[in-house]
Amino acid sequence: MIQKPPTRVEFLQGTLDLLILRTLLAGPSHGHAVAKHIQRTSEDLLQVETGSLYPALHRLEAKGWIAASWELSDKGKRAKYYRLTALGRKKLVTEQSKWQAFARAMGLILNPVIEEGQ
Amino acid sequence: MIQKPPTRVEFLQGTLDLLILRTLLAGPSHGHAVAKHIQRTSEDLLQVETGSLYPALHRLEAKGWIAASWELSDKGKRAKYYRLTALGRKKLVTEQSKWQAFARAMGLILNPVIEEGQ
DNA sequence: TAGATTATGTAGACTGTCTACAAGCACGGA
DNA sequence: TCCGTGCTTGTAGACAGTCTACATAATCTA
Repeated sequence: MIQKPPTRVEFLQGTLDLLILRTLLAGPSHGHAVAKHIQRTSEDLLQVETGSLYPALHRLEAKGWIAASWELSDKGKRAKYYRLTALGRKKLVTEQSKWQAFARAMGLILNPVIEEGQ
Repeated sequence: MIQKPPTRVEFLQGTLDLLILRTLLAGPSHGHAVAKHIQRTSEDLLQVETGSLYPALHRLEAKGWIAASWELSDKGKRAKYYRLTALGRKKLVTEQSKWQAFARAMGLILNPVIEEGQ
């Protein structure tokens, strides 16, 4: 059976970091699981490619926003579990409010309030 | 007097094209005016740099989404007026729905619905 | 033993935004 | 006349993050 390809949306640059941080807020997780969570929670709209995922995780770790440790996954495979650091929690808040400001700005332009008398 | 710098948000890659198209839906306009419109309408949250603006306009023109002609601006200066082409109108619709899908997907992850019994 | 699944990773292309610089023209004030 | 300022368009090059494509390894199952 051929799966109908869900209309996927490309990631806007910078948003993946935020989604990873938000996912880890629910508790430590490993890369593969983070990607699956994002895909499922977004109703298959967003698919995280491994070529985006792992560089992003390494980036966040290098910045000290997340920290890693090798453990065993649910399926009994070695997996690198990431958790939010204290700094990461702070950054999550600021990144999320940045996103909201941006989304609001987009809305202002895309759906402008009709001026009276115009 | 020092102007307090408004908290600006960086553009997420790909969104500028959409904002330009949306701006031109209201009627032909030139680059400088488009940038001002975006800045004003977004309440100064978004500022379009010239190094982003003009490449974007040229890109859209090359794709045939907008078309240009030299005219005189309100202030009596030569200015390149852009207008949406028929193709551009179609693309505006699809680009806008792509944005809305993406924004919705972000919302699903950032503000998940709490499952019952959890 | 072959293949699917789980899991991590890298190289290099690509795209679009940013900073910084440049230039032309009109206007008003010194 | 000269200078600064506002309006308008433009380019070069740096930079950042995502994408495609490829690679590896371990475990489980047919």
